[in-house]
Amino acid sequence: MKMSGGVEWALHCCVVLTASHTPVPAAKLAELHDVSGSYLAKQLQALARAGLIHSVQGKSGGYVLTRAPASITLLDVVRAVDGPGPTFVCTEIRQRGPFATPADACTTPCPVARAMWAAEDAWRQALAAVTIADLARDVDANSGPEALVGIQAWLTSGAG
Amino acid sequence: MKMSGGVEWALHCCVVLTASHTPVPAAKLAELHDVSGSYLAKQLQALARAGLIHSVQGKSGGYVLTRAPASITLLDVVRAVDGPGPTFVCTEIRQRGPFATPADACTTPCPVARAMWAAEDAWRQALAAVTIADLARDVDANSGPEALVGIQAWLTSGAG
DNA sequence: TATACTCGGACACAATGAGTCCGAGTAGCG
DNA sequence: CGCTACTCGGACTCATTGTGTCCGAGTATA
Repeated sequence: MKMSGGVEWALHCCVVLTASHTPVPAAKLAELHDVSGSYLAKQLQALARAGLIHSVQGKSGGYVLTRAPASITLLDVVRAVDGPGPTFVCTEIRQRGPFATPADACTTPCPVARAMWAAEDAWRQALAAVTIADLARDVDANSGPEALVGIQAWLTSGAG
Repeated sequence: MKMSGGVEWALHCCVVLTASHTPVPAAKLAELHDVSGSYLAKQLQALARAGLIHSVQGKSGGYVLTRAPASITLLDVVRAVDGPGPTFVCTEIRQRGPFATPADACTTPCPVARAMWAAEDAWRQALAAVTIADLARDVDANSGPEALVGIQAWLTSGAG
């Protein structure tokens, strides 16, 4: 089980978008992170479909965060990029084979699935407890405040 | 991100193996669950490599649990079948691009990765808190005690 | 000793992720 | 007002991993 690598890109992009209130083109985000612009576009489109970022077309278009960074959780981003479905899928094995439990006895989920889903819930809860604003603050503390300021200037300017 | 379906099979097999102290062949486990025997063998081999079950060759061979069911956690099974690696992999995006943070400033992990790994730890902790014995008890409570007894008789007998 | 039954790893196929490309649409500029 | 240049959006192709299958090596039994 490996998470889509696009999640990492999307999270970093959200953090960067924190620094700019004007639309930032996908190409610029790609150059900033030195990744494939064509592929990053796909992740940004997923974020846009989920309503986390808003797309602006036209000459000075790009992407902007729709909500305040403090109200966007990591879970939102993960669900948008990696899909909302559960990682563990129960195929109802118990209803198959010579000792299959009858369907009318399956009112509650399979104990195996229940345990797996409980663990997933813990994971999601941990993701929901962290927001993009938290990440931005941490990055700020790690890289120094001047970093984000420089990035902001580079994003808004026409430099490439 | 979807978890390997083999995890579900492996978990159910571990629960079933709780009911038998004599080796159970993979073919029998496959028939019991009505799944592909050839593919189930792969999962059982993974469990054997991880030391969770012991393989006995020869005419009346099969698989047996190596430890007590109460000392085998769901995390053990998931790690054995689905791989021990982290689901989120950090590609150190921060060290790339025009605003790359210098390597000597990267003594601590990237804040993004830190948050994702913290969530994974919560997931693993929840998995480690549940044992095969717990699952067996829950299955017993759901399907009634007579179910496991019947399965045990069927496993040890030569019926097919 | 011969045999039948077991596991174990090596071999194909399918689905999903990774990456690329070009067309539709819109804001700015002459 | 029309043109241009720039943007996003979805459709397409390739690589990797999961899914499924097969046959050979090895051993307890009769």
